[in-house]
Amino acid sequence: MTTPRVRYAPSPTGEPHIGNIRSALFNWLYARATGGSFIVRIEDTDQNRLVPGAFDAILDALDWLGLDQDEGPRVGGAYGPYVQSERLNLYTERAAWLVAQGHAYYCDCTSERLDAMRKAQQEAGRSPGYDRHCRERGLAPTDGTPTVVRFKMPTEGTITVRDRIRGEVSFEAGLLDDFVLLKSDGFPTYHLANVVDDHAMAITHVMRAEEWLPSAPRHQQLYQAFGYDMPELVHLPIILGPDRSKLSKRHGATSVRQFQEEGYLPDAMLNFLAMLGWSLDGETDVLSREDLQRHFSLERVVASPAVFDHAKLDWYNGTYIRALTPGALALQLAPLLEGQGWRVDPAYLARIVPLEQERLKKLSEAPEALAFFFNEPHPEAIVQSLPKGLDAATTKHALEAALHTAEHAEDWEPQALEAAYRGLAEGLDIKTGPLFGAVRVAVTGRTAAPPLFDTLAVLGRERVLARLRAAIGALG
RNA sequence: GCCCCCAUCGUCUAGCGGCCUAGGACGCCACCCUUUCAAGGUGGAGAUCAGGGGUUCGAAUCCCCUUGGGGGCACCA
Repeated sequence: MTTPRVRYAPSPTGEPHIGNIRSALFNWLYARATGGSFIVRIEDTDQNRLVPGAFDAILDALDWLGLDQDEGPRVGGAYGPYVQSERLNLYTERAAWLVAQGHAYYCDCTSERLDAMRKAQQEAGRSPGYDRHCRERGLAPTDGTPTVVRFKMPTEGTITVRDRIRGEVSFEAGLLDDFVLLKSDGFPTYHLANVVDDHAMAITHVMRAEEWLPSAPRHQQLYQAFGYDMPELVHLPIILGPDRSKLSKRHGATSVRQFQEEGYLPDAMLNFLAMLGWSLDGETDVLSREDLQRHFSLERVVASPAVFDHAKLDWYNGTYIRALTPGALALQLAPLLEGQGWRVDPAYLARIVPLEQERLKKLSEAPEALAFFFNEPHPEAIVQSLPKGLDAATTKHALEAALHTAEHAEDWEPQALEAAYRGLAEGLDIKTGPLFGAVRVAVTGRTAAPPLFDTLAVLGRERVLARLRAAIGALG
C-alpha cells in the first residue's frame, strides 16, 4: 500500500467554518496516523466569492490548531503551486483535451436561457438539469460569445461509486446532467479543478464532508475520461446544529476565530471535534493530540451526522484548562488581563491563577472571574450580595470584628487566617458560613469566589483592610 | 418535485448474531466533601435499540418496506 496523501481544499470565501475545519482535522489525523502527507490546497476558482484576508484566516486557523502541513501554500512542496488560481493553464489544457477526445463540448447557452429552461422543467414536474442543447452542435470557442465547456455525462446506465464509510452508492446516470467544467471567465469549476489537482498532486484519499457525495459520480466519470486512477473516497458525516440542520452561523459561533477568541484551547477543540464522528472505543473520551494522531482510523468513522454540543465542548475545555500547568495558564491569561488595562505583575499573577484555574471553562471568562484581584469591589454590589441570614446590624458588627481580626492577625497565611476567623466565629457566636460569606462579599464583591483564606492571603493585608473598611462604610 | 445518505439514552457514542435484563461520556438530579462557587467522589433518572415485516435455534446487530431526519440538484464550492 502506498503512503497516503490527503488534502484539505478550502475556498477562501470567508472565515474558516468549524465544520469545514473538522474535515481538515480528519485529513490531518489520517495523515499523521498513517505516516502520510497532509496537503493544503486553496481552491480560489470563484472570483466573485473571494474574500480579502480569507486566505490567511484559513492558514492561521490551521496553525492555531496545530494542524501542520507537509505541503501547501505556506510551506511549499513538490506538487505546487498549491493555489488553484496559479494553475489555470493546467485546467484549460485539460478541458481542451477532453473536448478533443469527445468527452466535453463548448456551450454558449445564456444564463437567461438556462434559467428559463430550469423554470420550465420545474413547472413540468421534472428535476432541473441542463438539456444538452449544445451537446451535438460542435461549437468551437469564438471571440465575443461567452462559452463554457461542459462534460458529456452518460445518458443511461448506473454509476456506482465506492465510499469508504458507506460502501457502494449507485446513481442513475440519466439523472445527472452535463455539468460545466470551465466557466466563461476561463476559470475551472470545482469539479474540474478538484479532479485535475487531486490527480496531479497524487492524492490517495479524498476526505470531505458528506454534502459532496452527490457529486461523486460526476467526479468518477471525469477520472474515467481522463484515464486517471480513482482515489479512495471518504465522505465524512456532516456536523449539525441543535436543530439538526447543517451547522451554520445562525446556530451561534461557527468560525474558528470565534472559538479562539472565546478562549477555547486548541487541544480541547481538537479532542471535541475528533469525537464528532469518530471514537476510539466508546469508553475513552479524553484523548490528547498525540493519542489522536496515534489512534485515528477510518474504520471507526461513523456514517451518521453529529450534533455540535456546546456544553460538551465547554466540558472538554475546562478539562484541558485544568490540565495546564499554572504557569502555562498564566501565560495565556496575561494578555487577556492586560487587555483590561490592568497592570499584571507576573509574581502576583502566578499566585491568583491557581485560585481560579479549576473554575474556568473558557479563557475569556478570566477577566471577569479575576476582576476583584485588580479592582476594588463596588460598595453597592457588596451591600446587595451580603448574606441574607444576618440582619444589617449583625453583619456590620461581624465585619468590624473581622476587620479587627485582620488588623491583628499575626501570620498572613491561609491556614493562620482560617484559624483566626474560625475563632472569631466562635467568639461572635455566628456560624462560619454567614461570617465567611460576609467577609467574602466584603472583600470580593461576590458570593461565589475562590476559597476565602487563599484569596485574603493573595490580596494582602493592606488591601483586605481597606476593603473591609469600605464595606463597613457602605453599610452606613 | 427528483436523487442520495442516515436512524442505539436530550447530545456524542460503544455494540460489527448469542458476552445486552444495551456499556461509557456530556448534560440533568441526589448525596458526600466543603466557608461560597467550582473541582473531585458516589449513586440515580434517562434508549421497549424509529415502526413493521422477514432470515435465523437466536437479532440493536443481516435483508425488505414504511416513517422520520439530513444532504444535494448553479458558469458556488
